[in-house]
Amino acid sequence: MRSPTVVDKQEAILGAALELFAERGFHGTAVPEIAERAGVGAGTIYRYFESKEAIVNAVFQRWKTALGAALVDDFPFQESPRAQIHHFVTRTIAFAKKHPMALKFLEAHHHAPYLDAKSHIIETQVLKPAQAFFEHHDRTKVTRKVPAEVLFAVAWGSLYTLIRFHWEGRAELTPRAIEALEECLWDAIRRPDAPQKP
Amino acid sequence: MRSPTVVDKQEAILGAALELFAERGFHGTAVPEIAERAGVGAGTIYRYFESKEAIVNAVFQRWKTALGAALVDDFPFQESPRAQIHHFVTRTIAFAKKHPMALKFLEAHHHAPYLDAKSHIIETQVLKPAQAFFEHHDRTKVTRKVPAEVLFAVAWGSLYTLIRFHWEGRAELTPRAIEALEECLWDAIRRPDAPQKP
Amino acid sequence: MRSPTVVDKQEAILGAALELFAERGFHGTAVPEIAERAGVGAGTIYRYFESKEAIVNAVFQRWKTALGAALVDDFPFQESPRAQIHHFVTRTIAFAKKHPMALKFLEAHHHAPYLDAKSHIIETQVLKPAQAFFEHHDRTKVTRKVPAEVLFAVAWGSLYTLIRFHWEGRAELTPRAIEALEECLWDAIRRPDAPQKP
Amino acid sequence: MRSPTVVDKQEAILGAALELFAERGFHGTAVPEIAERAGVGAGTIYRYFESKEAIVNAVFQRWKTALGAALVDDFPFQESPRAQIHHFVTRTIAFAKKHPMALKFLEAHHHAPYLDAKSHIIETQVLKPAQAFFEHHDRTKVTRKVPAEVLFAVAWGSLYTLIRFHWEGRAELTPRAIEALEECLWDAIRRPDAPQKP
DNA sequence: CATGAATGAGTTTTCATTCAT
DNA sequence: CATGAATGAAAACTCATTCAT
Repeated sequence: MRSPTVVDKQEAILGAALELFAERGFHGTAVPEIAERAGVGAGTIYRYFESKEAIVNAVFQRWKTALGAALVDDFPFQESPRAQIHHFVTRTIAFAKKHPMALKFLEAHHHAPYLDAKSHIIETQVLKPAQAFFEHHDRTKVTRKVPAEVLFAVAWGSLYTLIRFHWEGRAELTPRAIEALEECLWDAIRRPDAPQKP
Repeated sequence: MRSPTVVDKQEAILGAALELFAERGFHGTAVPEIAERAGVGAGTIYRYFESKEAIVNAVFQRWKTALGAALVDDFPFQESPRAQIHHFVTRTIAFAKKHPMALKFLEAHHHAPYLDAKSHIIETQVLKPAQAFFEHHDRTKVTRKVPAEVLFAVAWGSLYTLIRFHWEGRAELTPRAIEALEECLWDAIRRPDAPQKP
Repeated sequence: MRSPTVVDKQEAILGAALELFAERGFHGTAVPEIAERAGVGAGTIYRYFESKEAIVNAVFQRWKTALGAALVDDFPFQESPRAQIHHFVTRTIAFAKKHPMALKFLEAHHHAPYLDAKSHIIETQVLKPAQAFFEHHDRTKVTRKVPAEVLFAVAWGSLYTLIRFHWEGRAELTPRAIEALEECLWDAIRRPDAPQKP
Repeated sequence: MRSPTVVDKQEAILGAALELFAERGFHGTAVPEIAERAGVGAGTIYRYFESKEAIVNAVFQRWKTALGAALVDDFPFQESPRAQIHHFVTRTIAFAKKHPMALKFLEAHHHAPYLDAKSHIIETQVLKPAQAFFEHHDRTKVTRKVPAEVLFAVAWGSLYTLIRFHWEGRAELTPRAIEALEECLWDAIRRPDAPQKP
């Protein structure tokens, strides 16, 4: 068990790193800047992380895991696919509102050359539930006869892009807009000729 | 009028910069690397561009304009909305296949702090036709009663994300998959209760 | 009188410092490394020594003194010069085998800029008996009519270099080899035309 | 063929590095110090050498080779062993007077952990003629029946130590002293019962 | 004009030393 | 007392930019 101070400093560093990496990118962020924003000395960083790369990977792994958990927690396996999509949209939006920097950071760091093996493994694992969802509902004939990846691209791409527009001041994220997006999304992925759930 | 050599060198620099910025990001790319890949001396860069920032902006402006032009050229204003969406999808995919680096670069450079006013203006201008499309077909009751930005987020986000998955080796971009995506997309944005165009 | 623990810690620090300075040099050794190898906290070092320089000087003084003592202890003043040389060779070899790190350290630290006045004084004092030996036997016409320093250079240089070759795996330090060296050495310094001591 | 300026700068850097490494050691020398003494910018160093380690290795290889060449050039193979030893002593002393820093540097850099494979190979090659000398004259029964390494340790150790004493102000390097040393050295290695060369 | 060698400011990282616990 | 976390100054090294050729 680590002393609370130690954990606090780790947290401060990871928090500062998240913000700066999200705003300015990995190469655009200097380690002393992270230190300053975290309120620690520049040398202190290296008591907690081996290198700058170790910091990005820690940030990536923490937030990728958190995002995956946010989407999977309390997933309504027993309910209708429509309700499941609602869960997905709601949770993603909630995550985006609570941790906008984390989401921005994650989306900017697909396939970055400084991500290590562990980061890649986590990335793959976090994707699995989505894949499972689309494969399951392909068999139940709820979603379209289309490769799972296409449907996932539609779902995630639509949602994330709307969130990005919101950050850029180009779209509002009102309950109505979210509901509308969800409706679009559902119509995009559901099998059109399938009977609606009674 | 500039001599052909001058133009060639400009082109070489812009081409090299596009590739490197797309692969490694702005801060991850060294100016001498651009020079080397362009086959010119490092100093030569500065006869054509004031600074590294001037290079990214030139790249951004050129390709944002090119993408806008690719989508607008021969736009089938007289045809059905469905045909117009087909044009949009087809042209985007074509652009992605012909200039993958350009698309990757553009998507990685929304709201980068080193983009200048001109880049921002071009970005806005390129978006206008899309906005006009959705506003027009809102009035014609073809698309959903949903803010234009939401529909555009769905359309662009779906399409770009599928392309990204393709680059990442996670999805194939076969004619069938493209057609499927287009169908999803159309069902996502069209007003569901609207009669299909006769 | 200091408590035994205090002495133990001093010893541990000096021992660790000797090994590390011998292996990696003064500037190549980090104070926290010394602390770790000594099994004490990094801060503890500074309760025993004012600075890193104070540590090297303490190490130097201790071992220079020890080497001097090892050579002088039980010196056979009453015996023949030949026996005295045998004592010198035997003791040096014994010291090298018992404290190889100390000898290596000492030889690497002639005239190091961080050695202080006290270290220089000790160095000079330790040399005195050797000087006295050669000056005495110059007067007794046992050794060559050659400046004492030259003879000492031959004696010490030969011996230390053989020991170094041994450490480097380039020479074996068998009794035969040592005896051979001693013979060489004696023939090098003795006055050739002098009658052997009867 | 490199421009003269380039060679000059290389030389300046190698010269400055030699002096500083000899005076303060590898870890005690900062790269910008080398740059300053060489009269170039700090960054310039890295246009000529990959790293600080590459510099030490270049210095080591250059001077080890130079020392080897100085000892072998015009070696009097046809003359007596005694004349050959004279050549060895004379050349070493000349080298020490002309390039004292180089000799000091070389002697401080046996088995340094930052020396690379090439440096080790050169070190071995430079030693070969000495080994050959002692093995040859073992067969001709000129030198003692003692392992070649022991005789080499005596020869080199005596000579280098006298030179070191000279640098330290503890011995003079007059022609008489050199001659005396040579005599000692010869008597140390020659087979005592062997008939002197007629 | 075109070049690429040169550079110093800035980067990541280390380490001697301090000091709160 | 002993500690080891914390630090800032300094290390090795990089790079955007300049300028003599």
